[in-house]
Amino acid sequence: MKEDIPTEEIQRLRITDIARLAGVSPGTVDRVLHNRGHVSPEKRAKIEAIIEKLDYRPNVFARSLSVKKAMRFVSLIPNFETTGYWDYIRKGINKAQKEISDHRIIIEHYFFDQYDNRSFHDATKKVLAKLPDAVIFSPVFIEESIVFAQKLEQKNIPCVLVDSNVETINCLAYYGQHSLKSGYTAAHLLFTGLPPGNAVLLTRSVRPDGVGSNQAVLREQGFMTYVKEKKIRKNYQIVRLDLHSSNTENNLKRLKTVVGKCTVPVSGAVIFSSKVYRLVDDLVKLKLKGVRVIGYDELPQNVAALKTGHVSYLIAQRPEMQGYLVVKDLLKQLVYKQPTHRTNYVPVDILTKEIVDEYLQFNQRLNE
Amino acid sequence: MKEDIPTEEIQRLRITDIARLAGVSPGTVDRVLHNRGHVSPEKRAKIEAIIEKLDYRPNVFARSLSVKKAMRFVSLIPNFETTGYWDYIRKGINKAQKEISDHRIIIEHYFFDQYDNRSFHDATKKVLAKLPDAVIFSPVFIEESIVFAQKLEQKNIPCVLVDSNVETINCLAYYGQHSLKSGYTAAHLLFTGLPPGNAVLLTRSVRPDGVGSNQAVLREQGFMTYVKEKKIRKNYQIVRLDLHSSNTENNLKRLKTVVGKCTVPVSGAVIFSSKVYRLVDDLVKLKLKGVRVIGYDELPQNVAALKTGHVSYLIAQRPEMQGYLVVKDLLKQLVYKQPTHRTNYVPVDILTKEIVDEYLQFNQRLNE
DNA sequence: AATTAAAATGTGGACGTACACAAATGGAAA
DNA sequence: TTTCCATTTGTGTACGTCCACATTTTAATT
Repeated sequence: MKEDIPTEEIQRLRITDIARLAGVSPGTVDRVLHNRGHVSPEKRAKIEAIIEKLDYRPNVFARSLSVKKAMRFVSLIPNFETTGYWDYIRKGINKAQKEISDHRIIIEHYFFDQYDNRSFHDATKKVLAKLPDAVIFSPVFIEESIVFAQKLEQKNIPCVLVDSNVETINCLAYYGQHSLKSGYTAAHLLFTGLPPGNAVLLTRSVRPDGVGSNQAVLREQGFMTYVKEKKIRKNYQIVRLDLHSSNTENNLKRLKTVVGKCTVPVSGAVIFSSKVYRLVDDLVKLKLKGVRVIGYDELPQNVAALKTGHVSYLIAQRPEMQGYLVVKDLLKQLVYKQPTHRTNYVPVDILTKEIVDEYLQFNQRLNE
Repeated sequence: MKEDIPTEEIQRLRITDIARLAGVSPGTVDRVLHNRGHVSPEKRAKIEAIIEKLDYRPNVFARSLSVKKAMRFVSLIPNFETTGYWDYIRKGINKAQKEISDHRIIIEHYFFDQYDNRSFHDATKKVLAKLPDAVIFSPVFIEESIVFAQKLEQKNIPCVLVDSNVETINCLAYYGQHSLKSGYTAAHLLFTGLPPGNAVLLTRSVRPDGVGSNQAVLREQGFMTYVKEKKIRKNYQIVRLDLHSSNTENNLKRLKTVVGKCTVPVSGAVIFSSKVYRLVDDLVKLKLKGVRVIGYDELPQNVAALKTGHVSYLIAQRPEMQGYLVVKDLLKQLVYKQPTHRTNYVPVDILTKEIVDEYLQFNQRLNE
């Protein structure tokens, strides 16, 4: 049996202790700790040796308390009128903001319309004019985001990405889901044990210009990878359908047409956005029953549909956590000068009707 | 479109500000904040009004820095030689311990053998003799844990529970999974799309006395709830098998006998502990293929079996997070005097081969 | 009115770090 | 040796809160 671990040391090593041991003043130790220069090589070596040997770690509370420099961050994410999803990310950012407000860090929020790249472009102008110390944003529009990132780089303003990733953008960090894997997982859940010989509906929300969001496109790629790997087309008929953000009746009509064309019954459906609840509404209107439906994100409407059984699985991605972590990452890098990772994948959470309540409550309480 | 949110106030309200506004000294404000008494009703009301109105929230860094009282916590969990599971909980506790070591809080670890209630009893004696400020423990043995909790209560030592819950224990908090729901979920995953007319293996790890652990028993209950609700027995043959912690060859023999008795092929198996990898080993030895296997916890061996496809789903429960949160909860209640919740369920995480890597990495990085 | 105890209120130092500024040191030039 | 400058080193205060202790006010008793 493993032995009991005895009491650890109670008094932690302080800067003054190091100074005493090295025979110098606390100021000199401080200069070494912060690489401020103006220290003779011998003393520097001596102090560094002590720090190393005794594993000095600064008291985070004292440090935070005495750090003077105020920082201004700016966040730029879609507005949260159309869907509740972005509201979660905002909440996460706000939670982090509260937690670190004792650091004298302030975060200004800017928003854009996720279906209108002009609004994104306009917002970036405002952000650039503010000259913040760092920018948090979501590269929903790939090309425009690359241009924005370049402008930030010119002004020496670091940035972090949230929700979706653009590899070519030179940022401090990215937090979000591995879109390909989450699409692959959707396929796995959809086809496992699904009776063969039926049709499956593959739905996409597209913008007015006919293009899906960065994320949606990648998810579909992941889904199709599974389809190819498992040779799904041999056993199932895959039917594509584009839905538009506006014009709800038209969507219903198109769905009806597509379903009508199917030669076999539709037994599965997937949508690569958080609009599952709408898809489910339409399926109900068409009186299609027994369809295994899979969609994204724990919006209240989606959770309701999950509980009634109209949605079989929801794939969630901890948006609040993403917002929270992205801010904490900035803090680590810019204030504490600690290294972090460029790409940080949030887990692919699989939700069913029986576990969704605890999932939501847990995330809720993490934010208290 | 939602309007941009302007810069928030940069300078936060301090105790001295409140004192100035109320026309008193900082000491008086402090007495109100901590309910230390010795304040006239009028001034108290005035100060409280200001605190309320201006939404004063103390600077956590300054607070932590100046709090003097050292605290000694003790953790009492199974030793981690037999299975890696408890090691994760210990890691979580250690992570929290590091994070709060600036609070002058120390945690002493004690261990017991999860298959031997005498070792638990012996350990509790040691813990009681230490007179700690709080105890973290896992009520693996229900009766013995209730007795222990009563003794703690007599000595006015608060406790928190981790991993498994005993409703009747009067503790500050519990962090762990909703065992019934996780068992129910196992059934859901096992039977969804499983070809009817086959047999399903229901495996239990039992202790020398023939009893399963607190958790395992509850999980099985949850599983059986699903079986009853969905009238599973009409379509599947359910076969029970008890495995013993020691005596591996014997287990294989028993498995062989049980499988031999089945009149239909075995197409599913579940085990209510983290010993899936052993079950899989035995299934492989018996050359049973195409069995959908479900088990618990992200132990390296289990993850390996998940990736090779021998295990279909792992149900995980964030043990590190549990250990971490349980310590943080103690901090909140005992140091900051903040209210928390008694029962805190950790989500039921469903892992598949394609998403397990990101899941592990994410949890890993949370601990950095 | 004077004395005393009790209650209310104020004061100042400590926590450990950061950083501005003051002081000391050493070497080169006068 | 003195003067000057550059470099190194030391000192002291601020950050916001907590809490022990000192001081003042109030009320009760003689």
